[in-house]
Amino acid sequence: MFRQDGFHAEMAKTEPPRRRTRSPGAAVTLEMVAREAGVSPSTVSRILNGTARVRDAKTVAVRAAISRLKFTPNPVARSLARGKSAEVGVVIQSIDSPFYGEALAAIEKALIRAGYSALFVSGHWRESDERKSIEHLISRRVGGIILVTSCLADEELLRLARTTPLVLTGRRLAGPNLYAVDVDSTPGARLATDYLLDQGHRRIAFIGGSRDHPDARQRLAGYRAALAARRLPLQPRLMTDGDYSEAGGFQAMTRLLEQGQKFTAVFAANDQMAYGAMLALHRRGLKVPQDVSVVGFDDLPTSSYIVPPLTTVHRSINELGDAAAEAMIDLIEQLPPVAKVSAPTLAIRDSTRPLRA
Amino acid sequence: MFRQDGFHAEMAKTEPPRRRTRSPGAAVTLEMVAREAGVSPSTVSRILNGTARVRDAKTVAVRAAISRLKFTPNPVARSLARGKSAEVGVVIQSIDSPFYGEALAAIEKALIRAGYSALFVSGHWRESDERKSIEHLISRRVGGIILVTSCLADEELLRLARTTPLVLTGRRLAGPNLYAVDVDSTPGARLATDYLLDQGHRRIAFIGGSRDHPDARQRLAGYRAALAARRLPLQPRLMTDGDYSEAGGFQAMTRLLEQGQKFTAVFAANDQMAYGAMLALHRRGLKVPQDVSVVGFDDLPTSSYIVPPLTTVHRSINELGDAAAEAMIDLIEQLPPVAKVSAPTLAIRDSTRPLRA
DNA sequence: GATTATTTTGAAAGCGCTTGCAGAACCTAC
DNA sequence: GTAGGTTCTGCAAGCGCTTTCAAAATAATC
Repeated sequence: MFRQDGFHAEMAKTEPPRRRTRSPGAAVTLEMVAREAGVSPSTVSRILNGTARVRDAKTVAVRAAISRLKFTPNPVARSLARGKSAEVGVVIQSIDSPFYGEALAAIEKALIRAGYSALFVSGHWRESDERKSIEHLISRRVGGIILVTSCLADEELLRLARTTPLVLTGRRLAGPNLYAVDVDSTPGARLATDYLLDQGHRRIAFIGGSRDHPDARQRLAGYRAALAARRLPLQPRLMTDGDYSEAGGFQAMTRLLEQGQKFTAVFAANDQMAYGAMLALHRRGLKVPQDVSVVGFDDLPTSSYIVPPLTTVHRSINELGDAAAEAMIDLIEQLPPVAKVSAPTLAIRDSTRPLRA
Repeated sequence: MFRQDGFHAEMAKTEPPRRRTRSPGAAVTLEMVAREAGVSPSTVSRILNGTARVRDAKTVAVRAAISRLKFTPNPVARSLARGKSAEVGVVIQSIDSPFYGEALAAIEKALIRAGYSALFVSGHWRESDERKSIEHLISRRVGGIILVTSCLADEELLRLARTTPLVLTGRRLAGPNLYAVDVDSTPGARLATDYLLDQGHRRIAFIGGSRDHPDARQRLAGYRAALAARRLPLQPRLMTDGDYSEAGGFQAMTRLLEQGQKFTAVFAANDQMAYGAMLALHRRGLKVPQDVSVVGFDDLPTSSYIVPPLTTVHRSINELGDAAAEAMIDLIEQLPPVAKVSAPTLAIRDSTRPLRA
């Protein structure tokens, strides 16, 4: 009834306008390859996946057919048949931070190299958002999820790992089907504080991140450890928290200044807060480093170009991303994951100076 | 032979160690829903997709079954059956730039809202990399590709659009199955230059981007237009190019200074280059804005927190990302794409000051 | 050369969902 | 009531690949 009769066209108004676009090039299937090579589809599949030995002659014929037809296996069909996809979800908190951007780039690269793809979503530092993002990924049936500095509680993560391989960064946690890339920030923070101490500073303010963030706690721990090692007392008055943003750093420093605290140096738990702090100092007419030395953490690309260039803790984000991706792949392929990241270093630039005794 | 007989286990050594993990929770299928609701799978599918009218009673029963079983359709199976996936690829040049990060976040949000996912890859400003990334996406059978400031030539893009819906940003191009979100940078650049002129500056240096980038050309065009409107001659000596990075801006400014050029203001084609330029000025002992006013373009989040806070052209990247995503969805769903982005504004901060006559 | 152990292969049954087709159920109108 | 129209709904055939299972081909053994 709905044959091609042109004069019945008006009846077709309920039909959706979408027509099946059968692009001629992209539609090479495994079956076509099989026919072309004179073997069965199963054989082609086996050659493709190395799932079984196949006579050399056939292998050659199939390979030839594949390249002749320019065949690429359809990953969707493959995922369906295998029951698992070659996609891994990556949840990042705020993609607009250059720090995470770099990590994401590294993760993406490593994943693609191994034949996976990165399905990306963001969590905005909010538990609810993160949970929603994770659900989205799960409903998309990803093969695993990488959480770059998750906000979620340990138990929740462990529970999650029961259904999907999980890789975490920025926290320590052990469990089945789960791997935490160990990037303890304590040593880096220690390094920064020690440097300031070495330069003769004694009253060193600290601008930290949110206390309920494992990573932020580590940065604080490094600061404390450095002071403790020299038997210097911790001065709560000199410590305040920001939220890892420029605005947070600005406010934190403003607070410190308004309270009339005296200090000759400040260690900010990340570069963005250091920027904000520097602006606050500037607004009060204080010069960096003449009046106050500033040290940050992360070494964002911009940090060597601000005025004055920022002394800061450098870690290879690339390595971190790489490690996370590798661990994920290992988890998916049921191998014992290993990951190593090299030690942090201190990039010494112009925002610090020795305190003359 | 390979039944469950335990004592034959040693024969199974050729079997891969991977076992089919049948997580009990995630495996609800449409068929189970159908059975639970006492209807056929087709009916469930139709209800899910609204592809046909279904008796109310059944609809209710099915909906109940769905929520009782907590069913989520398997997107992989769906993609396979429909022949197209709900994933759109996003190619971004350098994710580690905060500018693109923001755009990516916006794109992601809009895509997810519409039920799609963002498959992300990066191009690193290199044609070859970009081409490879695109191929990766195509082999993954994405439903469409968004190219955020592509490096590729028009013809290549048009060719590409024949097989996959394409959305571009940062350039103008028209063609079937392709949509370019129009974000002409000329007006923004004009705005910035006009402002400097209004402040009395006459010798305004220009640090541009790569000439073979449409977007960079627009920024240059805006600068020229502003000068031309006041019948001021273009001074090639005051113009030099960077590569949109802090380092590039630094070098460009250094070059200008070494050539002994005189200017009271500089307009950098993006914020990152402005940062670099400011550092170069600082290194020469020149103060911003006392000696030289600086204007940037992009309004990165950091720009309001550097010292001094940067006067710069602001555009809603959010809107841009949104527009790109919306256009993509329209393209995929075969609707005429429309996209509107609001006009740029100038964020006036402390890096500029009026030139006293 | 017959028999048995091995290795290769193909047929076929899915993976979970969509969709064309045609029969079933339900309405109108005569 | 019954013919003629509509509106639901189920059947069954895919989508392109993987993976049993068992038959076919080859190699090994006596």
